Amino acid sequence: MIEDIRIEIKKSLAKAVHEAFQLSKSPDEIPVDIQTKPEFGEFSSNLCIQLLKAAGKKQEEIALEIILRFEKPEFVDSVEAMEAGGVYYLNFFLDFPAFGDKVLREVLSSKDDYGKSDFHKGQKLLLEHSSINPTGPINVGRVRNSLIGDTMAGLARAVGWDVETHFYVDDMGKQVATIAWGIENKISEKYSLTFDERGEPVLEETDGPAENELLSRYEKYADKPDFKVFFTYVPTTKLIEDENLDSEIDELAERCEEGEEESIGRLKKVVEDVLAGQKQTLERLGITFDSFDFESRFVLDGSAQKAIEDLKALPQSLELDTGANAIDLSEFGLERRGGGTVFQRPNGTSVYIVRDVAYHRWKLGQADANLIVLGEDHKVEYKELKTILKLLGDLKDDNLLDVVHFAFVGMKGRRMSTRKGVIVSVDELLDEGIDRAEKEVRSRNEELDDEKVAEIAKQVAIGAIKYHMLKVQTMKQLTFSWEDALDFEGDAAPYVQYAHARASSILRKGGVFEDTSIPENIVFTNESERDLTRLISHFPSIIFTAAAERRPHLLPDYAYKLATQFTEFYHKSPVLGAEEPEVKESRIAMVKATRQTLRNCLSLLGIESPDRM
RNA sequence: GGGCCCAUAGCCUAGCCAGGAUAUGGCGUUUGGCUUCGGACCAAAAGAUCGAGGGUUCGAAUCCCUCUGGGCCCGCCA
Repeated sequence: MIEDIRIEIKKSLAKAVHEAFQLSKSPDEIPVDIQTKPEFGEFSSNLCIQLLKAAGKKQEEIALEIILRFEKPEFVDSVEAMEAGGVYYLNFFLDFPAFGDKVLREVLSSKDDYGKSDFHKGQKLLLEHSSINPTGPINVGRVRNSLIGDTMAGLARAVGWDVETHFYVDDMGKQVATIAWGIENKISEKYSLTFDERGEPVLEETDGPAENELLSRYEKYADKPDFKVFFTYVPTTKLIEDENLDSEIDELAERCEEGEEESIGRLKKVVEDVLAGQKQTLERLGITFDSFDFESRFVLDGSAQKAIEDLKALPQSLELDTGANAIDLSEFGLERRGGGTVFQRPNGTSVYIVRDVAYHRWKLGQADANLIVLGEDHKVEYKELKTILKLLGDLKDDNLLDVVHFAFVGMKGRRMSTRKGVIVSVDELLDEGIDRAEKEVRSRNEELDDEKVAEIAKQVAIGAIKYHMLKVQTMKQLTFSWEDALDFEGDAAPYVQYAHARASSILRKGGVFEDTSIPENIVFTNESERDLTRLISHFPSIIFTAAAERRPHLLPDYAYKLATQFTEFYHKSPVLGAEEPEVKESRIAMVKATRQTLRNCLSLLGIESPDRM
């Protein structure tokens, strides 16, 4: 609706410009912005200064000529030229009763679909995200990937894509072989694990019962399979490092690589354990996947081998002095020290990129377009992969494979590292958050039973955590802090949820919570009503931009603005106490529309909207 | 050594890609506000040489160059 009006304004302006100055401009070239400041109207354009040279006239003359010829599209009430800082803006004001009426009607009739469009209808998007290493529980660093991925999935669906989510499981590498070896050799029973003052793991061989500092720290999660593996992974990596046991691990990894099913089975068992634990955590966050793609599959079905052969056939392919096979991508600005990106070791085994190529060839065949969420540490790898896929002829169009990168989540002072046992697990964060939220909810709602309190506490805590990690631009580095992650005040999910709960509360009190009727006539009597409705009207544009430009943080940003605007409305415009029945009906419609829009926005973020909290 | 990303008040952050209206909010600080639809709230105040320097432009937080600080990458790990 808002975009429709914008397009109409652009068309009309293009026409006016043509008539006035004989300049041909396509509507796309006409700048028209959605205004966030109501005093400048609903839309504005700096077209006059843009035309300065081409028209050869002063801005005020240009403005006059355009306004004179501008044919007002539906809902546009007036155009005004306003000068500021030497620029003449064209500001477009809408016929508010008509526009607002239409907006509210649209929200109330579209309900959960408000904001969505069918732009990509009939197209399938394969979205790979998370793909967390199977070395232990999900930490707050890795989970940024999942949260961005899940939100992008929602956004993609909201603009019409048929989305399929995938999780790539690394069940082949050295890391996994290390764990399998460690478990089979009962490392965590033979060695005590402690950490020195620098946080480095220290091992000590023992005959008696082994101590494990990680186990005592995470006693609560001792039975969770991903933690169990973590307890073994840390001492085993350390042992291998100390004792130079690489060859034993390499041998195991090599046998997997050769497709030996028994070895692959040994690794896969470990991986499935970790994955089961990770899935539990993801499910607590409400994140699920349509498919888990095991790396080993691409070895077993021969597609990795096929990829090696195809790579060797490329003109950029070469054999290095060491006997390894590599591909030289320097002509694409992707230089490697050794002279190329190695894809096959001298012993004939393949490097991860081969399986990545095989995997992506498969993925490209599954959907109309592909999107991946990857940490910034994989930027080069992604570029190489994409370049290779183009060289191989598997990627015909750049747009068919796209990526969202994100910066790392750090901890004050040191980097998170599973290998060193330095993590903040998502489970502990959730548990701590729910604990805090429960106290808060209980103190505010004495009448609620324990079960209801627990449910709301969960929604609040999970909301706060997700919102906190999603409200910042993906490329901005985050420093994790318990206080910030679990802050329930200010620009945080609970504030938005609270506005929603208040809206619900008004509807309950007014006895219209279940009522879906829309009043015959909607009236606007003050600015707070218009500002609120105007902001509601922006939601579809927000979704569209966030989805197209892969900027999920626009959603928390918008949710907070809308919640704030609702609070202002709440204080200035009594709903149930409104004297005129028409005003009361209209305001109820605004409350319903706000509640619906807040819900829809939070829902895209994977955040629930409790009706009381 | 080379490449990519980030830098906005004491702290966190929007705006940057498509340059233009007094730079967006939050936390914290100070002051005030619950007999009126829920105080996880509201109103107000103070707080910014938009990392530094140069350039392009009528106009730069936004584009270009140089530099500084931080992160990431430059594995025959994945």
